[in-house]
Amino acid sequence: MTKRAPTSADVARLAGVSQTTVSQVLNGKAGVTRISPDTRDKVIEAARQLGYTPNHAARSLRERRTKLIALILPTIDNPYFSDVVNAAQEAARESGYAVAVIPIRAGEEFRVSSLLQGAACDGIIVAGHDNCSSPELNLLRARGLAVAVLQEESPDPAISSISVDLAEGGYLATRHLVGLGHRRIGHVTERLRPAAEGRSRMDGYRRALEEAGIPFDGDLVVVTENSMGGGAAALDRLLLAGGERPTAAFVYNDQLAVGVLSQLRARGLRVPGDFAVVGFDGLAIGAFTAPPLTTVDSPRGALGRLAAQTLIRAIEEGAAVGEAHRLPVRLMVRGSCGALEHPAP
Amino acid sequence: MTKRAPTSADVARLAGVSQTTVSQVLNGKAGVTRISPDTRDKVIEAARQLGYTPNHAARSLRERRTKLIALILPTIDNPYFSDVVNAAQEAARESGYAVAVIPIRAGEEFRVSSLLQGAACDGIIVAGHDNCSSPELNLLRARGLAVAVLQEESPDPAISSISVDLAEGGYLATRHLVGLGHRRIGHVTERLRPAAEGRSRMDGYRRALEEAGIPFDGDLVVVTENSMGGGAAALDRLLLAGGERPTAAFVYNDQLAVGVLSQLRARGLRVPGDFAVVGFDGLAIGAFTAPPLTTVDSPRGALGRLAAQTLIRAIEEGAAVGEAHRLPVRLMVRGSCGALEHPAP
DNA sequence: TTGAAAGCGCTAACAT
DNA sequence: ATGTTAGCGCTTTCAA
Repeated sequence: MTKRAPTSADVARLAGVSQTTVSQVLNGKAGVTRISPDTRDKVIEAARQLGYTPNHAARSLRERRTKLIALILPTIDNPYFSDVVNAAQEAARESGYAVAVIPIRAGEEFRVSSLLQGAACDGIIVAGHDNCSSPELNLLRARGLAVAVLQEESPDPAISSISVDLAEGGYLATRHLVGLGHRRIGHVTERLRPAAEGRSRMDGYRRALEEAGIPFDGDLVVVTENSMGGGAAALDRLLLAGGERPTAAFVYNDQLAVGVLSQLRARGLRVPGDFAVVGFDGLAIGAFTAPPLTTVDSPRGALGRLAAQTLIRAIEEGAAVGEAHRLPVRLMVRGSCGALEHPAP
Repeated sequence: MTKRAPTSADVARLAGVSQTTVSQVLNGKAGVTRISPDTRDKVIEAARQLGYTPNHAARSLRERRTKLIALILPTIDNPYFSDVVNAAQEAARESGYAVAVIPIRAGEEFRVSSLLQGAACDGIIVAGHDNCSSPELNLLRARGLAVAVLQEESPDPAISSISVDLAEGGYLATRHLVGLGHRRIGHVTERLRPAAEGRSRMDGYRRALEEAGIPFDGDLVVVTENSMGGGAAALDRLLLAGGERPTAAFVYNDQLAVGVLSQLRARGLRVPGDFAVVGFDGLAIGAFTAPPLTTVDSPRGALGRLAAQTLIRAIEEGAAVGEAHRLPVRLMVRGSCGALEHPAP
């Protein structure tokens, strides 16, 4: 425990060369023929023998970069992020970066994590987080951090954003329900956030309704907490909505949809017979609900990969203007809506 | 972007004091009256004005510690870890540490994450990970990293371990089923790992069986992949087992149990009428399955908190011998087993 | 009460 | 082909 980790100076001593040479050998860009094969071998052997690993703090201090990316999530209890994180990590690794996941609950300030301070990392990806629009993000940027937001609107044109086509997803989901003959279609959603015109799930929902000549009814939009329990509660409120009882709902995400499905069961309503449900995300759980959940599949891996790549480009090239990527989604039909009566083109 | 972050020298210049003084003021242990209130104010104001944050790399290099803990998880797609992570993070924060979550898939080597190298962090918590027993852990320890393992056996007496009483959980779950009159009780489990005698879920399962005078039948133990799909597949294999068809199963975790429940439905078996199921973990999803899942609740928050606290103690006090904590579990009765015929004492 | 100086381990510009 | 030297930004003796 008290044992000091070996330094490059230790390696140099053992190999009988200067410390510079050690550094040169170990970081040697291929092609630069600075080092004789002989010393090269001596150094490498000495390093191996000592189990030498370059000190991260020293290198970061010297190079003014850490090769570390922080990935901020609101919570890790939604498996949605699992594929995103894995893909981001893999893409980052290809460029020599490590990814640290930092769950920061909605409402909490980013600065709770000291990892984001004092250039402890080179860039951050903020994923599906309320605070994306927070001025804190610009503060971090001002300190030299590269920033990309994932699954949210970019608060600043200089900040890249990588997201899926939420509106298209909402449209596909709702059109599917319309195509099955539903006219009273509810929408269960998480707390609404300011989003660019026409970019949200709900915008797609409204567009599909409009296209079908169904008037939008605000009573059928239920805002709830983003959890399974929130979905269950929302279903009850939806059933109580004024006017004719809805026969279907497009739900913000699969986690909420699991709660909706469960509550429909509790209320004695049959799915899809009495009520149809479409979720959003394409989580594994959707294949195991009763009935299996029709949902909008989101390209999570591509999202994570692209986020990492975009961020790393921003770190290394210092682009002044952000990129905006929007990835396509697709409808994933399972059992929670019944069969199509009028298949869409 | 090109903007350099302000350093303590910048603050010193602005405040008209030496850089040493800035450091003294900003880190001043309360009580040490080295600094006049006047300079104090000047420095603090200057720092505020510049938005100064101490450089993490420089400080780490100088102090030979990073105040950073890595939390290694096999995957973040099991919400089990969500509470663990949050609690660990909160506990760490109380001691001024940040926690970075690093998902490293089972089978992958720890060194894939450069965060674990070169003293980039002060300690690591390895949670529910296959590779816990890997010699890599001892390598990291040899380099001065503090290590704690969570939810697994400690591979070395010097490494602390924090876990729940798996055997007790297995016992409670199985005894519950026995108490309801079941005699043919299956066990669905993830790939078996070497574990200390009498410490696994299956040990508890066997003990409950034995206590009830039910002979252990290896055909009723099905090993499967740790996923919902794995649970579904396992159920099919369980139904095909030799001898009389089992009427119940104790399942390794809730994620697998969701798959089991789903497959029972697919096979037309009613739960709990035809088949009873007990899970393990106490996840939120269990309240929303059809029917709601009886499970063994694990104290996830306490686990995470204790892991962080234990690790930080090891970091700061360099204890040579690890602690072993084992936390109690409790049975959480919901609908997947029916009512008790013979309530257990 | 304050400042000057050393040095953490590393990379890179500049000798040799 | 290799070594010397100068910092990166910080904390911490040691002097004043």
